[in-house]
Amino acid sequence: MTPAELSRALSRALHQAVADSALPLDPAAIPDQVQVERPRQREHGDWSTNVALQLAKKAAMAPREFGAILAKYISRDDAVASVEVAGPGFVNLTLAKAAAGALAKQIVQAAGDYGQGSQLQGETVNLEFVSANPTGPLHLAGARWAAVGDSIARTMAAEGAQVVREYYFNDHGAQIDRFARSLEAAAHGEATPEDGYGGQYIQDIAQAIMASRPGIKDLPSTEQLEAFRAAGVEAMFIEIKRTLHDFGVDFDVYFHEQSLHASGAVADVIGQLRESGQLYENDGAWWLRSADYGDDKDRVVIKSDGQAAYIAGDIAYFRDKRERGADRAIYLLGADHHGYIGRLKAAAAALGDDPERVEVLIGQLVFLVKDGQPVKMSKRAGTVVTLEDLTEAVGVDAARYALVRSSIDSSLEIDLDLWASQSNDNPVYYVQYAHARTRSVDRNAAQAGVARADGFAPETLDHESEAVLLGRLAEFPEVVASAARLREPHRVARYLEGLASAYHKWYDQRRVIPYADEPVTDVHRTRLWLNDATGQVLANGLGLLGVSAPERM
RNA sequence: GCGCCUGUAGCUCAACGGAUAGAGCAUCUGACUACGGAUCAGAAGGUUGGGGGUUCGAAUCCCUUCAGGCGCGCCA
Repeated sequence: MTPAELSRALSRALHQAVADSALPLDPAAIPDQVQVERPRQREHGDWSTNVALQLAKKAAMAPREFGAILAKYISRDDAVASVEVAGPGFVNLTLAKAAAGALAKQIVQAAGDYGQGSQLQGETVNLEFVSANPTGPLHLAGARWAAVGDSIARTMAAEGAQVVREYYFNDHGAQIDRFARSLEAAAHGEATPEDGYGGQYIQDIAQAIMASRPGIKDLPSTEQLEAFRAAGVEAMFIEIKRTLHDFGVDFDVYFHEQSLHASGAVADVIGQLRESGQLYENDGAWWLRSADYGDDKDRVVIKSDGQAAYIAGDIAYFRDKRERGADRAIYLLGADHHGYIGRLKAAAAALGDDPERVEVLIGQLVFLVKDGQPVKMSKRAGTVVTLEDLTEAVGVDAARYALVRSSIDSSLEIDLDLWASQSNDNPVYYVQYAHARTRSVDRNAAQAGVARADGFAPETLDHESEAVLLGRLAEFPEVVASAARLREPHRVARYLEGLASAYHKWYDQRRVIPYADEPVTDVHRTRLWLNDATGQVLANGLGLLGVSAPERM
């Protein structure tokens, strides 16, 4: 019996109690799915519900009294072995062994679908993340957003959402001009301009451009700068895409800011805002009445020199996302961009759209530690640490897992020595090893003549470690659903660590393969179902994190 | 001055208003002639920064205060 099935059974029990006049309650107050959860203390049973605490007041009863009546009704279900009312009014349930064990087969049969849900069915989500400026290699912060954003996309997709992964490529404006001048200076052997970009990568790109375009340094000044700009942006674009691909993150759309200007979309959206009275002129500039929509202040949309301000591109971009079918636009940004929340929502409102469609997730900083000391420098980029510095030190799997394991609300410290170690100090190896172990058991079982198809006797899963493991497995769909709903993929990682632990403990207590002098029985076959179910859930969960589930390590 | 985030075991971090606040590491004590010891069992470790409040119940919500990080541009 799954938690969802138990939840419906509890709802039916409440309805029956009301029909029998055992509970003075309006049936409309009874939820279709009564909330159940795994109690922290094992003594509290397999599952627990606080529904008596929540509904007792409406029934004008004491919670424990309410709980006792619910307990009486739900205990009639054959899948429920025992019920007790505890504490202030919790109803704690223990499942019959056969009902609990049945899950092992359900999971194996559902395979990759186990854990998927329909919470976000029908919703089209545009998820924008990374969007780092193309003026240098991806830095550490970009790595965090890449890992987290991709996992958010995976969990939301698992709940039925249509997710478009999008990267906003800022190939327009002053920072690109500085990038171009830095390349040009490097090509001529001159010092980096005062406001330019340093680092070895500028030299490397300049050399590559000169190699592919030998005559570039002989071009007239304006034309030459433009040539370096175009070639430099193209080179960075290719490099960023490749870096992300190697990191296991592939975007559906790389959206070029320049295209919004070239297509006239920026001018068009400004016209729309002007016509609808959302803009006013002051000091020679045109301002958006964003403060009317909850922003801290009004924002300049057209500067007094006639150029569109950066926010004009943001507004046009949001409208474009909506026109491409996004019901919701999610932005994953660094803490230094938290001021964006107000203006992005205000921009949506000014367009006559619902600001609730804009969702901004703010992530805190990440930094590296090695030998107890902060890592500040990158070989290639000079002053910042890059994504590739991280993956070179610990590998892609460990990097992604480390980045996605913690809430983005907290700043994150990654200890390179820990994450590079191949031991159980390292959480990613602990989880991956559990998966590899399930596969190893599966291979050995086949050789020993233990075959799932020959039998399944779920009531034989009667050990405490099996009740714990089955409970963990049963929680997975709710973990995925909450990770998707809260945009918190770290919940999946923490869950997997708990699942791996439950598996290792079970492995230590129960054998799948009989000793040489023992016959193969349904007990072994049933345990193989449980073993394979665990491997499946570990693989499904790691998949949501973009981390590999190895057959062997 | 205003805004956002954080403060939990020695360290790195969990806990979507639930019961006795949990993991891993580090420390100490144990378990390998059979499915992978990259594992498992046990011990010790806490006034959830401080102070008020809300309620059946608060690490979580509200107020206040202290500490740290990040912002507050006709830059992008």
